[in-house]
Amino acid sequence: MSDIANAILDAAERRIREAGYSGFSFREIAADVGVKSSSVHYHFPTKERLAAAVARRYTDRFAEAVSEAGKAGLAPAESWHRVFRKALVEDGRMCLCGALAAAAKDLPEEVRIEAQRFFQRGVETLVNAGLSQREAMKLLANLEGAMLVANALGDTAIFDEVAG
Amino acid sequence: MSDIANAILDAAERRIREAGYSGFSFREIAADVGVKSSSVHYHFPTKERLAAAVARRYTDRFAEAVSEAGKAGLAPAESWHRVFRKALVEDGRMCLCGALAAAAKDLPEEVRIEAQRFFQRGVETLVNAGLSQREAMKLLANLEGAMLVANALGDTAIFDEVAG
DNA sequence: GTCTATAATTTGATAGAC
DNA sequence: GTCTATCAAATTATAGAC
Repeated sequence: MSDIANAILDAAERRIREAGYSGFSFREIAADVGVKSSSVHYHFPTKERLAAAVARRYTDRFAEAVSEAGKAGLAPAESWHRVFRKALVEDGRMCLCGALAAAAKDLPEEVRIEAQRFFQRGVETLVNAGLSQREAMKLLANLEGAMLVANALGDTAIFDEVAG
Repeated sequence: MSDIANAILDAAERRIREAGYSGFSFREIAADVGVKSSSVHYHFPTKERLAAAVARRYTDRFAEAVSEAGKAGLAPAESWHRVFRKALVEDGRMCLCGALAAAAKDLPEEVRIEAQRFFQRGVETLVNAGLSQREAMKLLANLEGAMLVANALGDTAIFDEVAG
């Protein structure tokens, strides 16, 4: 994966987390990276493919960060909480797959499937760590909900108050 | 408010709850209602105004439904749960203000303010009913989160499993 | 109030030179 | 790999006839 391709994924991730799938464009991403939109198409042929690649990378990195937190001695629920919090407070943005999921019925198939996988994989990881399926889904729902309300009210501190 | 204006609000609400603010267009709404897009502009001059009107009506109706549930003898938390559940299961769609809030940073000012008001008013109502501010925000966050995860996985039954 | 027509811009995507 | 140039379609919005 080239530096430019990575920079495109970075820019697209930032924009999708702010505005959702239908809220980002090739020209915006291109301007952010410092190339022309045709160059973005060279790396990612369609918008659907680009967004799906962004979601896949996000899910992988998220799982990796949770795994690292676990190795550092945190309990599963604590690990997830920490990584969600970092995504919101450090970046000042929604969870990518939460932002996508809110408009799931409008997503192209590849993108919808990748957004689904984020939640399926989250549940799977938590179940492997000893939680029931219901507990796992409850945890993810509570973290996403805390993020959504914090985003709605424009105050990241609300995340701590609600999910803390 | 004319019948056509109401039909426009209905169509716009359906579409925003599926696709968010940037995912709906005047021509789609017009086609749904059976008029031309210029007629939609006659009733609502801009997209921002239309979406803000949809959000205001949604918040008012939601508060009314919660109030009705309360008069029927349900506890505050139960009332909110019931109305959220109905919004998801009967309509098969996200909460309008949840769908808007996910892309809050991309919303025009009027619309962002109306989406905020949904949550502010929700907290206010629950605090008046005896909950602490934190409990009130937690409840709204849990209901929105349950909806989001159910929407992501395309299975409304998950709402009951997670928020039940 | 609704229509036709259209302006002005943006969109995703492609062709072809370099 | 990136560019210029362009296409076809969609977008929000307006002007003016009826």
